[in-house]
Amino acid sequence: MSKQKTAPPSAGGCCTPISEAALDPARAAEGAALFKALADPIRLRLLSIIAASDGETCVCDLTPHFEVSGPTISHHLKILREAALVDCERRGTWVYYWPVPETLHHIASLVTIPAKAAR
Amino acid sequence: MSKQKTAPPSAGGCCTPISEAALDPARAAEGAALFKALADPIRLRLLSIIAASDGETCVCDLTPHFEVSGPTISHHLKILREAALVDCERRGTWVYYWPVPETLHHIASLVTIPAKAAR
DNA sequence: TCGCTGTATCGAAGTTCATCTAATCAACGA
DNA sequence: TCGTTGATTAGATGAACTTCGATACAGCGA
Repeated sequence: MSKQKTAPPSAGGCCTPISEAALDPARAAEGAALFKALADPIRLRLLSIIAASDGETCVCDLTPHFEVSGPTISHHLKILREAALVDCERRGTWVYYWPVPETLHHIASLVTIPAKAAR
Repeated sequence: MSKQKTAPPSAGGCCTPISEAALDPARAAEGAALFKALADPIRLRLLSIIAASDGETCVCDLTPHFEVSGPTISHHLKILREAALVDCERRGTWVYYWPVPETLHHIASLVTIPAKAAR
């Protein structure tokens, strides 16, 4: 699980805001993929529940919040995982998820507007 | 043009980060719509060119950056407009676009992680 | 070992999205 | 008024996405 592709697209050395310099196509595709992972209400709520919890969250605590089937939740968690927005680990019967702050920070810094108002 | 629906979904009074408290379904839908507007490489580059420019950008300066048809650019600009990420105005023959900082700030504050590391 | 519970994967059905061409609208100048 | 140029709208098409039920897999306890 956490052994999947987990490397943040380019997180870590965070990244020029889109309002600072025009994005080249490669970075735009990378950023768009990140936004696409958040472009679904269920995924956004999943991430928000996971990120708002203390440390980590069991899938069994996630499912009851939603009115869709288990496989659907699992599918959305996979998309969040592949975007490196969350990571997970199986412990016994249950699987636990936690947020990846680097990726969240990467997104935030993309849309952050440097103090320039009228530069 | 700028007479369209332009009201930011809930920008202005910015907004609890998803990592602070779990999003309710309504706010999640609202946020997801915003992320969806950015979930395309062309739209992300359009916004980035518009936001990186001084003040405003003419459509005729946008089109040459892309290899898709004019109507496609126009379609993507409409989506950015409806998400209140940009606004526009016709001046004579040309149409000019500029970014809406409030909405960008709203997105950034959604994914911002308050200094808490391990809260 | 067998059966049960929790989670993930697979394949299919319906819906949404990105893109194109053709047509329309707006402003300008002859 | 007419033709030209810049931009948007309308309609059609193929690709991608969301969701489901069925199935498979992992771990636990009897």
